[in-house]
Formats: sequence, structure tokens, C-alpha cells
Amino acid sequence: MPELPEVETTRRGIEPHIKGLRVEAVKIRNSRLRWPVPPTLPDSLIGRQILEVERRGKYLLFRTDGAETMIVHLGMSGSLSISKDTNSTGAPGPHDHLDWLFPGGICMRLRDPRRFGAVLMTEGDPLAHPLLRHLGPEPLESGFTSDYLHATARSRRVTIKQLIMDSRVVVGVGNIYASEALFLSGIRPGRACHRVSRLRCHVLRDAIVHVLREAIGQGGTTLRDFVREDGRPGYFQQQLKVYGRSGLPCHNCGAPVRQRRIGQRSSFYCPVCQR
DNA sequence: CCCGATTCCTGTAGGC
DNA sequence: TGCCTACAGGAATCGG
Repeated sequence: MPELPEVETTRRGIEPHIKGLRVEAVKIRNSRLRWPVPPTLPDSLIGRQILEVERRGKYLLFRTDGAETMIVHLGMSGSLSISKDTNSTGAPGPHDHLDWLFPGGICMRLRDPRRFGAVLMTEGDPLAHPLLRHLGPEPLESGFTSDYLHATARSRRVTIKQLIMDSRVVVGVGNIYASEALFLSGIRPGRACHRVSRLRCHVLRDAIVHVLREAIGQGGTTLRDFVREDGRPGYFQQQLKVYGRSGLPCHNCGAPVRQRRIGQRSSFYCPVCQR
């Protein structure tokens, strides 16, 4: 389930391999992702140079030397891989939907079993694209302050977990890191967000930043599908305190971790440490 | 605008 | 062993 740390790990893994290279070919084996892959994608990309791979929230932005930018979203089971020559590029599996080919046999491949991902092209400022224009601040940049989080929390009527998973409030926090950050903050996921105090919003902001930074440092979390560009998994799953630990003892107090559905998503918390 | 429910998809796990 | 169902979830979209 790629959240910000997994997408950032992917960005860091991919960029050095393709930066400055020109796209030689694009193979679309299956265009049926979250939205159809535009049939014009190869025409838009072939001959273009990849200048930069950037990230905005959970979106990867491939800047080119043309007017268009490629947007890639990994959905919940997507991963990008790089192989360095034609020999090492294995035969595509049933979920390997797209290949981008570069000089010297370098191949970037999108695998996405559940096909919730997306590959799109946009002209001009990619941040103005309808999918990106309403995104909230980056959690690891200066706009994500505790005052901002507190003000936002006071103006809304959802649970605190739903709030921090709302990409209009802050980007990149999915189900795993929301559960983890709330545990680190001692806040119950089901608490009404407008009832979370200024102080606790401050603690929560710091916890979100901390857990995302730590996870990036570990190459992200691999529970099922996520792998890095070279096929290695992330290691942050070993640090998870509550996510997926229903019934197991809390690392702080030993009480059994509880699982409950909040807003159509399973949430994990310690009934003793989180209030 | 805000919010809850529904929707897309497929691999996996659990029950019988 | 095999069949069936529930579940996993990012986030757009719809209906109230």
C-alpha cells in the first residue's frame, strides 16, 4: 500500500536510473488502470528527455523537456522496477501493465495487480491538474504546522484518523501511517477531530513527521505488493507498533491491540495508551 | 461545502 | 481439496 514513504522510496530509486535519458519506446500491455492510460502516451513521450522525477503527495511527476509531464500513481498495489539491459528484463507477468524503454536496454516497468494505479499525461503545470490542485500541504515541508492542523481539526466534524488521511488536509498519510502516528501521539483514531486539543495536535503533527521520516529511512513498508525499483522490500513493517497487530500485546503496556472500522477502513489502536 | 457510502480490482485468508 | 465470501485499501464520485 504505497503511502508517502513508499512513493518517495520509489522516486529515489527510479530517478538516478532514468534522469536525463530519452524515452525510446513505451509498451502498453494493459491500459485499464484506475483511469484508461491515454493511447497517445507513447507519442507524447517518445524522443522526450526525463529531466526530473518529483513527488507530490502520492503522485510521481516525470518532468520532460517538452510541455507535458507524466503523472504516475501507484494506487494500492503498484510498483515500478528498473532493469538495466534487455537480458535482465524478464518476460512480463500478467500484472506488468506498462514498460518504458530507454537507451542501452534500460527498462522501467509498472506492475499493479489491483490496477488502482494511474498513468496520465498533463500539459503545463502538473500541480494544476484536477487530481493535484486540491492537495493539502506536504507533511515534510514547512506548510504543515501544528497551528494549521489544529485550525483544520476545529473546522471539521470527522474523526481525527479520517482527518489526517484526507489528502486535502495533508498528503501522503494512508491507513498504515495514520494508525502509527495516532499510536505515537496517544490519541484514539475514533476521536472527533474538533475535540483534539492544540497541544495534542502539536504532538500529532510531530508524530506524523517522525513516522514518515523513519519509514523513508527504512525504504518504506512492505506488507504485500510493495517493492523497490530493484525488487528489494522495505523494512519499516518491523517497526509497526499497532497496524496489523490486532490482539497482540501493545509494545508500551501489553494490553491487546484493538481493531475497529472507522470510515470504511480498519484502524488499530491500544485501548490503554490511546485516549 | 461537508460528510458518509459506494465504487473500481484481484490476491489472500478463513469457514465449511 | 475446493468453493464461497469477506477483506484489504487510495481516492474519486455520488447522494443527501
